[in-house]
Amino acid sequence: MHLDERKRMILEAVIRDYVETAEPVGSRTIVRKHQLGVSPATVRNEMADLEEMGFLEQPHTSAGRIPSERGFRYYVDCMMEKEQLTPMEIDALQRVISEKINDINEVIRRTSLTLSQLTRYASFIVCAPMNINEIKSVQLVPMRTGKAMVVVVTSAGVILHKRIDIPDSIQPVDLEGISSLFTRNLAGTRFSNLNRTALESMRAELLGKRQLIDNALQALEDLLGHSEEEKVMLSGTLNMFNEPEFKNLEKLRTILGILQEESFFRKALDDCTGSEVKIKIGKENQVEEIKELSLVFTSYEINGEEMGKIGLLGPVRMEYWKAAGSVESVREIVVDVIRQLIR
Amino acid sequence: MHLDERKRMILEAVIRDYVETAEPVGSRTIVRKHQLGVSPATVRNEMADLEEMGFLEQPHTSAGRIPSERGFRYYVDCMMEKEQLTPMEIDALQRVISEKINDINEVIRRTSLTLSQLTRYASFIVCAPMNINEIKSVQLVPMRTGKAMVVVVTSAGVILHKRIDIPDSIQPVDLEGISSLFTRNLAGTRFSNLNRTALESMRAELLGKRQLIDNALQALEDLLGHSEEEKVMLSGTLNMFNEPEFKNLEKLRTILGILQEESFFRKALDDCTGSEVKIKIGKENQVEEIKELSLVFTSYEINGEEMGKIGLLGPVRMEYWKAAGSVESVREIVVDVIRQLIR
DNA sequence: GTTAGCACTCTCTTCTGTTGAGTGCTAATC
DNA sequence: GATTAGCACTCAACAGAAGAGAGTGCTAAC
Repeated sequence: MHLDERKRMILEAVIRDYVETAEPVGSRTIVRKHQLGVSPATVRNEMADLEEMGFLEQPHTSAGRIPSERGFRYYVDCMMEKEQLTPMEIDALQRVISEKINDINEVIRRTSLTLSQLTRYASFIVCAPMNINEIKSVQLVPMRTGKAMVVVVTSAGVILHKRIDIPDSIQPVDLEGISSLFTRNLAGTRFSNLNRTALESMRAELLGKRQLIDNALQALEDLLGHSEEEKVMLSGTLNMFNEPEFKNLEKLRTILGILQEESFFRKALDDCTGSEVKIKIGKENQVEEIKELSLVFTSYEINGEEMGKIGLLGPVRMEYWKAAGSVESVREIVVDVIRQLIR
Repeated sequence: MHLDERKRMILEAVIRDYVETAEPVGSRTIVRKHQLGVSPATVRNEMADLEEMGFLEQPHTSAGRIPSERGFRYYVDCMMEKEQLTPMEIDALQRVISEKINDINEVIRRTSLTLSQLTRYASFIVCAPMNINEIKSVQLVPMRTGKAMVVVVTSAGVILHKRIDIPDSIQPVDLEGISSLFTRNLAGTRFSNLNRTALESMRAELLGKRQLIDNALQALEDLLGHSEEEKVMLSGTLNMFNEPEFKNLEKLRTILGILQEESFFRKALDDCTGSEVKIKIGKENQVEEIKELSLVFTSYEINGEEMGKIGLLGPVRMEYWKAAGSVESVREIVVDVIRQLIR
C-alpha cells in the first residue's frame, strides 16, 4: 500500500508525538508542532483516511489518534531510518566493554548493562559461546578425600567445572598425569566437535583407572551437555516502570515473571537469524505474555558461527529508530570485542 | 512495659488479623474471631489503652486499629514463638539443596530460591566464602599468544580466574612447571591467610621469569582482593507484587532499585552478628529506602568462621513467626550442606 | 469492671453535572 | 476539486454531593 507524501508526514508526526507523550495526538497538535502548511481540518480528513487504512486508531470518538500496530509496522518497514550511535558513543562503549576483560561472560554482562542504560529499555543478550569455544585445558584437581574437580578452561575464558568421585585406589599424584593426558588429547577441540567417541578414544590409554576415567568422562559429557545451553543476560528491567503502559501492576508482574523464565527467549526469538535487525511489534509476538511489548533484536556471529541474539524489549510505543540503531551498533562492538578476546 | 493477659490477647489478635487481611481490625471482628468472652465495647476500651501505650494506631477515627511498629516490636520481643519448619520440610529442603552439588555458589543459589518459595517473601543470602576457602590448585593455562589464564580452584568449589599477559620469552610448556610451583606453595592456604609476603616468597624460585611472575602474582593478588567481596544472592523479589502495601509503583520501583545496588546489604545488615535471628522492623532500618519494610535475618558460620547472612525481606505487616522460624531452620540446613561440601 | 446504646466520624462508592479536547460534517472559499 | 472555517456533537476526566457502612468514643445502666 502506497501513501502520498502528506499522509506519510502525518503518520510520522502521529508516531513521533505519540511515542514521546504516550497521549493520543490531535489534528491541532500536529499542525502546531510540524509545519505542514495546512489547517487542522485537512489533517483531520487525512487522519480519517489513515484510520480507514488501519494505520491509526482512535481510543474513543473525541480523542486524538494513536498509531495502530499496523501503523508502526508500516513506519518501520517503509519510512524509518535507523539512528546509529555516534562514533564517540561507539568509542566509549567499546572501551567500557573491553576493559580488563577476563572472559566472554563479562563481555555479555557489560554489554547488556550499557545497552539498557543507553536506550532506557530492557536489554538482553543470548549467548551460546560454545560454538566457537575451544578447550584450552582439562585439569583434575584433588579436593577432599574421594572427590576431585574436573576443570575445563576454554578459549573464551569461560571455565566449566564439575565435582566427581575418585576411587580410593587413585592417589592425588595420579591426577596430574591424567590431567595432562586429557589436555593433550582435547586441547584445541571445539566443544561443538567434542562427542562421546572422542572421549572414548582416551579410555584405552588409562586401562588401570577405569572407574576414575568413567567418572571424569561422565563429567566432561555432562559439561558438554550443559555448555550447549544458551546463557541469557537481562538488564534494565526496571526501565519498564517508567512506561505509562505498565502502570498496571498485574501486567508488570506478568511481564517480569515471564522474563525470568529460562525458556522465554528461546520461544520469543525462535527462528529469526540473519544479520538484519528484526522488529516484532505487539501481537506479532508469539509469546502470549508479551503481546503488548515490542522486540528489537538481531543475531550476531563470530567467524561465521551463530553465537546468539542481542536486543531490546520495550512497549509497542517504542523509539524503534533509536532502538534499531543502538542494537546494530552494539552488535558490531560486541563482535569486535569477542573476536579480540578469542583470537 | 508489662501488659496483662487480656491486652496481650487483644494485641496478638490485632496483629494476626492485620497480617492476614492488611485491613484495620475492629473490635467486633476480634470478638467474633477470637473467643475472648467479652463484648466489643470492652475490647474497644482495651484497644484505646493499647493505642495510648503506642502499640496500636488508627488510620483515621472511624477505622479499626492496626499494630504500630512498636506493637510489632513488642510482639516479636515478648510474645512471639518462632514456627520452625517441620522435619519433613527440612528433609525435602536438604535434599533439594545438596543434590549433585558442585560448588558453594550453587548452595547459595538454591537456598535463596527455596527460602523465597517457602515463605513468599524476598530472600537473600550474603556469602563471603573465602574465609573458609582453601586454595586447592593454581594453574596457568596458555591462551592465545601472549595471554594466559590464572585459574585458582578452591575447597568450596569456587573457581577464580584472571587473564594475564605472558612475555614472548615464556613457552607454554614453562607454564606447567610454574603452575605446579604455585600449587605446591599455595595449596592448603586459606585465602584469608594469603598475603603479599606469602606470594613474594615464591619469587626467588623463579628468577629468570620475572615478568611472568609479576603478572601472575598481580593476578593472584587481584583475585585475593576480589575474593573478599561478599557475594549476594537475591530471590523472590516478585513476591513483593503481592503485598497491598506495594501497589504503589513508585515505592516498588525504589525498593527493587535499592535491592540491586551492590552496597545495599552491607549497609542494611551492618553490625549484626551472632547466632540469633535478628528482626528489623520498618523505621528501625537505617537504609532510607526500606523504612517501610522489615528484615528478618541471621548470620551463619562454618567452623567458627563468620560466612555471611541469610534472611528475608517483606512488608512491616509480615508473618514474623513464620519468617524467623524458616530463616533459622534454613540456616541449619545451609551450614550442614556447606560443611559436607568442604569437609 | 463490663456492656448496651447511641451519636458521631470518616472513608469509600456512586451519581451527577461540568469542562475541555477533539472529532465529523457542511457549506463556503480558494 | 481541494481546502478550510464554523459548528454541533461525543466522550473521558474531574469535581462535588449524597449515601452507605464500618467503627469509634462516651454515657449511663448493670
